[in-house]
Amino acid sequence: MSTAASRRRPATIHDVAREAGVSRGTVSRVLNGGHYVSPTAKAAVDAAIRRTGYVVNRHARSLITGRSDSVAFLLTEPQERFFEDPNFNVLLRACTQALAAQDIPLLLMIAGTEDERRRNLRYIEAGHVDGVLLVSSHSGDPVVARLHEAGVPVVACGKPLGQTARIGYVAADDREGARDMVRHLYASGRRRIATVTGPLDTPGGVERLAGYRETLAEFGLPADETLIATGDYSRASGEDAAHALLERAPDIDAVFVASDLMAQGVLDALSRAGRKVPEDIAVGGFDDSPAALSSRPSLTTIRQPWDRISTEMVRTLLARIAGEDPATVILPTHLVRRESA
Amino acid sequence: MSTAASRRRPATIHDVAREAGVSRGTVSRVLNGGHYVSPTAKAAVDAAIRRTGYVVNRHARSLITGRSDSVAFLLTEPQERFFEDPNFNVLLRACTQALAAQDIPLLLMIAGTEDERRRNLRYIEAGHVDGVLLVSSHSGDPVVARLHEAGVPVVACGKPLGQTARIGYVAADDREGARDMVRHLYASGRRRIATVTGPLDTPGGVERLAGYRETLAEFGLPADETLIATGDYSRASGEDAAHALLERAPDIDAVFVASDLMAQGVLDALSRAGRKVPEDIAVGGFDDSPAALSSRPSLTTIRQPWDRISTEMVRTLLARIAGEDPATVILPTHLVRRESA
DNA sequence: TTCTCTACTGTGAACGCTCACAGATGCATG
DNA sequence: CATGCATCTGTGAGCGTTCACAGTAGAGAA
Repeated sequence: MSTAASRRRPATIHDVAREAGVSRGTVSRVLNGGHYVSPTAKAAVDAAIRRTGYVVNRHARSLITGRSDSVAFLLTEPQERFFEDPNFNVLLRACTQALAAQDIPLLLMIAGTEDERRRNLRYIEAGHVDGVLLVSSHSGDPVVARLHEAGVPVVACGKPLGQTARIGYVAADDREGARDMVRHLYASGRRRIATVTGPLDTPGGVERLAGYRETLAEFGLPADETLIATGDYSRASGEDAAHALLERAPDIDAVFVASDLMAQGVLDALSRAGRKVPEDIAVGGFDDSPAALSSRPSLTTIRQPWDRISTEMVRTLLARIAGEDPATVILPTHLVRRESA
Repeated sequence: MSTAASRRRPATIHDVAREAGVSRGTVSRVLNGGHYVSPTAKAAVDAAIRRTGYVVNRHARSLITGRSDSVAFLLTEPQERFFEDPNFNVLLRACTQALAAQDIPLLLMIAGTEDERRRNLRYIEAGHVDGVLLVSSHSGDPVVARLHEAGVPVVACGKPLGQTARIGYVAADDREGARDMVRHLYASGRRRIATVTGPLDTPGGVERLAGYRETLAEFGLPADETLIATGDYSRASGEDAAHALLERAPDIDAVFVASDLMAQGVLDALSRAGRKVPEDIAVGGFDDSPAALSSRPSLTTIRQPWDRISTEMVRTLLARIAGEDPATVILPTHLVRRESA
């Protein structure tokens, strides 16, 4: 019986109306907040919905409202960079769940190739989603401009670089996080503090370097460019950067590395060069990824509040869709002390 | 001008028809394969579509066809287990892209809590998606039965355990992979080969253990239950299991570990116990995750063809949606030789 | 009583598309 | 010349919802 019922053509708003002894309009009103509906009518409709197992047909609703009641999670990052980042998982999961709580499905879109980018933009610009959660940190991304131009509500994860367009975003306070780490290194007596930066076309790369510079200046340490090496967030690039630093400035006693993955590479290089961590050289990472815990020694690092970033992104996007102006949300980071510094 | 155009109410099939000087029906036919359309009419419609920037309204289409032209990726795994698994990223990404190639959006659904499960099932059973890519390896999952009962096309990742319902799935050949590894250990002269299994309510856990047992029997090695320890795929559980094994059977010269993450824990425990890898004890992992490459020594492991698994899942699901019977696809694994064995 | 206002309810008309059907044309066949 | 068939085209209906509007009933004010 129940199987037969569930197999049968699903109940429509008509069925519910008939079952409850009211009109379609009343059922619709109950469905959309229940204003201007008498308590008796509402009760009858609720009961009828339960009896018939009615679920609203979102296509029919969308057709007339123009809304899709869905949101895209768009990743325009080169895949290798972000998809392997464990933080990405947290971000994606938390966004999905925050949206699910409002009954809004998340459409996952990946724009790796040029073809995929065209497809996804086409889909979004056609109005098939109400808004976009954008993960795209490299600068000059044409997608940001296109979305803005199309008037689609967008909230980015991290500050969209090189965009004149005013677009809302949610980010961790990278600069302050970097300052925290450098202050920590200074407080433990280090005075020749080097850094391995991320790519300088990403907000994280730029901001963390800025925080490093500012803190050095704050403590009156000389701004020595030989202490700065650039990486690309990969483990291998961290290793290379550490080699370069050791050659250029053998007397360093600390390294602030802009990501845990690169910090792992730095640890490899230092151990190969016979430098002890943290005795000879202290190492500070960024991200608090699983790698930070599994490396030997474990990494002192900066934790980004990914769960809060996610919920804020969703909250901000929903507000934007509801008509509010784009907002910027900056969230504080936390220093996590472990063995490496 | 172009901004004004893109801001204007989007073109409908009527606009295209008028622009091309044909009827709605003809435009619709062009949109759906172009059968029974003259070359001239088709050319006119194509041109009109380009000029008007027309994109089909999927809601209107779905309303009448009953299809949604979208697919759900449903994760009913306890989050910590699967969402941290780097293979999961590959799976999700490859599925998304394989679907995108057919212009089918992927809806990400996470059923962690009971509430989320109800929500997602409600959504799926209401017919809002055409099919489901299911990731749920623990046995007795009521979701599998519910979906099957509702008649929704489903393809699972890995064999759904404890399900009488005939449901299609795609999986790596876990058993044969385990056999490959044990054979490899045997071939390198090991004779006291222990194993750390995954959870035995997962297909991977069960199958890999079976492969281990079979291969031991094949070589005439005694089936010694003290050589078997159970883990839960976490690094810590690998460490615990290794301690237990060393205590129960100190003379082991090899361990086949059912996941790389656990194998990392095993390496930790062995190094702490003063056993050298691979000299004293060889260690074989499973998954070929990034951890396999970053551990010291690097892990000899079994690679699962996640990219192929993804594309096969999508292919199979699409076929299922098109009316074909559920299919089972088993894909071969590969031994990756590194330092640990 | 009569009027006005508020709370509530029902009814057609859309939304943009596909589908079934009817009609038209051209060509080969009887 | 009539018939059949395949190819092509246009038209009306309807998918399930929301929205605007018209209408009713009851309470309170004049």
